[in-house]
Amino acid sequence: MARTQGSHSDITGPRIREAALRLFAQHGYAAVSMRQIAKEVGVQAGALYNYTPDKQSLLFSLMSSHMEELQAAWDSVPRAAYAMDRLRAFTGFHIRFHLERPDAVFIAYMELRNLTEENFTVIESLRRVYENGVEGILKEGVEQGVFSIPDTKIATLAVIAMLNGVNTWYRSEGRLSLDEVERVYWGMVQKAVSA
Amino acid sequence: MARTQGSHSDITGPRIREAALRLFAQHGYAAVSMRQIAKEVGVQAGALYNYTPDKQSLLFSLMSSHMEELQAAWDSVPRAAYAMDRLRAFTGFHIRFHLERPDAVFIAYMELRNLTEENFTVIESLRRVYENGVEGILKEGVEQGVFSIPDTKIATLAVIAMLNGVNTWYRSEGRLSLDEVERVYWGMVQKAVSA
DNA sequence: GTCTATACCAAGATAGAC
DNA sequence: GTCTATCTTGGTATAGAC
Repeated sequence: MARTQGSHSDITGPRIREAALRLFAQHGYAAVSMRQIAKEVGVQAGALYNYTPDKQSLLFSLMSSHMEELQAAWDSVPRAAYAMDRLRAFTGFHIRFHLERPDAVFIAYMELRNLTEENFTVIESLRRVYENGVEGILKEGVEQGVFSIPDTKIATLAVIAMLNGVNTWYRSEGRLSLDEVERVYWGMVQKAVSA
Repeated sequence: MARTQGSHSDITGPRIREAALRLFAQHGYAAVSMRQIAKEVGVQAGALYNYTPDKQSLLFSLMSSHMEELQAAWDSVPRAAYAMDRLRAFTGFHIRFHLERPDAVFIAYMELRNLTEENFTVIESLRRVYENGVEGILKEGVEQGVFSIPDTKIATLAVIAMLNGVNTWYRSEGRLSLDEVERVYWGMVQKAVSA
């Protein structure tokens, strides 16, 4: 049965965001049309413009929400006293947070080039804040003498790149449990930075 | 002065590939039009179809060439006797090869979703061959007792992901020389897998 | 081999009725 | 708030002249 007219502002908004997130991740921002998004949601294309001024704003909104949620979630993790413990906590947090949102993560990395210059600047600064938090852990570990790192900036990026890689291969029905994945990666991270 | 008509098959072909590589990397496959590519090369859009049957074939050709060059280059690196030496050689090779071709690398990772199913299968199998080569080194190191790795498959992907990260931040005019970058990464890779 | 011209289709976005 | 209808632009690909 066809959908009738009427007002659904409370549910249509989130549904547009969910559909856009999934479609952008799957096919890429440029390859997805507003008509496709509308079809997924079950409305006509014109109706989307009650929720976003244009397609670019929709992309930016999805990306900034993701980065802000990431930061807020990490900020809410209890801060351990020793750098080694904090790095272990970070490793587990980062892997789990990212595996729970594969689409948002994918978009946050892949669609940077499709942001306007202004929007790009905003997202990049959010990312830098997150990275600085990680670098802070590494610096403290060096000061505490438990880490040996020639360049904490590079080590930060290397650790994050390594952990992000999990998203490219992990499948929940695969041979490894999340706990095992976390343990394996923590082993490598720990050895890589240890004194 | 406007370009005149005439035959330039020997130079136009490569120029189309170079332009497509750069534009796909910069804006994404879906966001780049055949008209844009033609404009970069200095021909009309219709002329492109003397060199590629369609846009998809152009993308696939760029990606498969890249993967085949990667494999051929690694195969030509002299094979050291000990796993530790081979892993060091791999680390340096991978970083340098990828930094020399940032556009091709970017495309090879980001545009997989824009390949047809058939083309995707081909590219994926080329990638798997390359990864298996790396895993072979890690397995040998474990047998030789110099590496301690709970899961060589994951370690392979982790090492490659870490090294690929260099492309996201390295700039030749930056504060670190290529040799220094290589040394820093080798330090982390070595520690991460060592017994 | 390249050109101009165009067929054909789908994109983003808007207008106005309900 | 959503609909239908449409404007305008730009996409891939092809045809036929030079």
